[in-house]
Parts: sequence; structure tokens; C-alpha cells
Amino acid sequence: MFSKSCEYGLRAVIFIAQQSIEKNKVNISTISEEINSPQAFTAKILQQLTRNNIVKSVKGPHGGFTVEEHKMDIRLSEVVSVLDGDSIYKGCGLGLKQCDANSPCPLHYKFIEIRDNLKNMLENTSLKSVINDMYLEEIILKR
Amino acid sequence: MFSKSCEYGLRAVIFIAQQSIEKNKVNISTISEEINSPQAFTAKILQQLTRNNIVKSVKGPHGGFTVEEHKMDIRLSEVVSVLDGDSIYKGCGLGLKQCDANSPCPLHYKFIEIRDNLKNMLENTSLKSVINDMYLEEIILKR
DNA sequence: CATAAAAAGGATAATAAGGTCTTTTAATCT
DNA sequence: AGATTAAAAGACCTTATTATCCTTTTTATG
Ligand code: FES
Ligand code: FES
Repeated sequence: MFSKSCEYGLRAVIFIAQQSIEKNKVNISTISEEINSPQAFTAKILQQLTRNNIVKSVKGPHGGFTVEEHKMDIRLSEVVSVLDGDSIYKGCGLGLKQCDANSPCPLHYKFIEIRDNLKNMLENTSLKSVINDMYLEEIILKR
Repeated sequence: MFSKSCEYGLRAVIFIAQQSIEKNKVNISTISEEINSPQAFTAKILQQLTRNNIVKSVKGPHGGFTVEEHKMDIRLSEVVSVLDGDSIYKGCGLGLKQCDANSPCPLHYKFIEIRDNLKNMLENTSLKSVINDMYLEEIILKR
């Protein structure tokens, strides 16, 4: 469904956001431990997220990553489109160059329903709401 | 969503099935032209589908591929699991090694809903029904 | 100001996915 | 039987993704 980058990226952002709420900055080695991801690769992904203003990074001693208060409202869809582009929202399920209701592929109508559900789910899910849900039940970011 | 193999494979099977209903065998070069896919690669994919008894192949002059009458009832889910395995039906959206409601990831409940929709769609869609739908409207397999 | 901590950036390596080519096997038709 | 046609099989190549390593830059603090 998502690329590895995107999977790690989502887990990382969620972890950082959660820690930011508790006023903690977290560094890459902590992040990759807590979400069980390859450290250097995760650093690369976080660079992208930083450049796209999804997370904030601070260099130097006591530096690390945070999600700023006003960024808690961003939707998971934004994280996904930074890391995986938007082909998942727009592409044809059978790989045709363009998905278009005017000349649909055999799966078009059935597929766009699922694709749109995914899109809506990601667009309606804010980082904040994910974090809130995590306090209601034992939720994990690594296994 | 699906791998390239799976996209080409689904398109190929649908094309072959459609031709089989019209009593035509089709060879690889026709298939790859009609679904706009790389020929040699498509041949590889069809080998897999043949080994898994989804399509039937006949060598030699007037050979080619067909979908036999009694195979018209197979579900798209079978084609997908032959080509892409079943991680798409079972895997965690955030890439955890196992998806498990007992220790869910932050997206678990929202994600399994979409994943199950996809699964059901594929399990409820037979090859025959896809072909039938194609006679009702202008549907395309290449672009 | 030196030092240490941390992210950023560049280069490279490993693996997987996507794709091609050549040889072998089998069927059909003179 | 021999020529021809077509798929099967396997070796090989290419590209993209995933992952690591190492150097540079930034910055807080003693
Ligand atoms: S054309 Fe294939 S999903 Fe729309
Ligand atoms: S644990 Fe992640 S989707 Fe179920």
C-alpha cells in the first residue's frame, strides 16, 4: 500500500508528535529505536519531512525533532503525499497511465470507491486525533 | 496498490478471458499489444498464471492462451494473491511485522476497514462479471 | 573559544522489482 | 521426418527502492 519510506515516516511523525505533546524533543537514534526502523534511512525521511515543514528539527546539543503545536492539525494525507506522491489518490488500479471515468478500465468504478475511502480516511485523520486515540488504548509503533 | 506484475497480470487475464468467450486463443504478442505491456515481461507473468491454473496455455502453431469455461468464475483476489501474495489482505498499513487487533498500530481500525473493502471487492468480483460489465459500456485495457 | 551533540548532505552499497534475451520444449503442418 | 510456430524456462540486465557510511554544518554549553 505505502512505500517503506512512507511507513517509517508515518510512524516517526506519530512518535515525534506524541513526544512533542509531552514537551520532549527526540533525536534520530531514539526515534529509530522506538519505531524499530533503520536509523540512517529514517534520518533521510525526516529530512524530507523537515524540508516540507511537517516536523521541525533543531541541531546541536539537546536538539532533535518536534511537531509544533499548530502542526498537530495536519492530516496524514499530507505526510503520505510528501513521501509517496499522490498516485495513490489518483492512479488507476490496473496501472493505466491515467484514471479517467470517460474511458474507464474494467475495475474503475469498484476501485475508485476504495481509493476514495483511503483518501478520505487520510484526509480526515489529523495527527492530533491519532495521538488522542493512542491514550485510549494500548497502541504500538514497533513490533 | 498492486505491483506492475499484478497490474499487467490482471489486464492480461481479463483480455484473455474476453477473447476466450469469443472462442479466440491469443498469443503473447497480441496480448501485450492489446494491454500495452512489455511483451517478454508479460510472458513471465503468464507463466506464473499458467502454473497456478488460472489461464491455460497451448504451445505450437495456433497455440496461445485461454481462460477455460469453468475458470470464468475465479475471483480477481486469486489472481492478485498468485502475483502479489496476500500481504495486501493481511499486512499492517504502517508496516509492522504483524497486524493484530490485540496490539494494534495507530491506524489499525481505520486501515483494516479499507483493506477489508479491497479484499471483499476482489473476492466478490469474478472474471465473468468483469467481462459482462465490459459489454455494457466502453471499457479500455490500454492507454 | 573549544567541545560535544545533533541534523544535513553526499556518496555508495545491497536488495528487490521490472524487464530482456536466448535456449529448450512441444504442437502442428507440410 | 523436417520445418515452423508458439510457449516455457532460465540466465541475464537495468532501474528503483531501501539502507548504510562518512563528512560537513549548526548550535548549545562548559
Ligand atoms: S481507469 Fe482504472 S481505476 Fe480509473
Ligand atoms: S496493526 Fe497496523 S493495520 Fe493492523
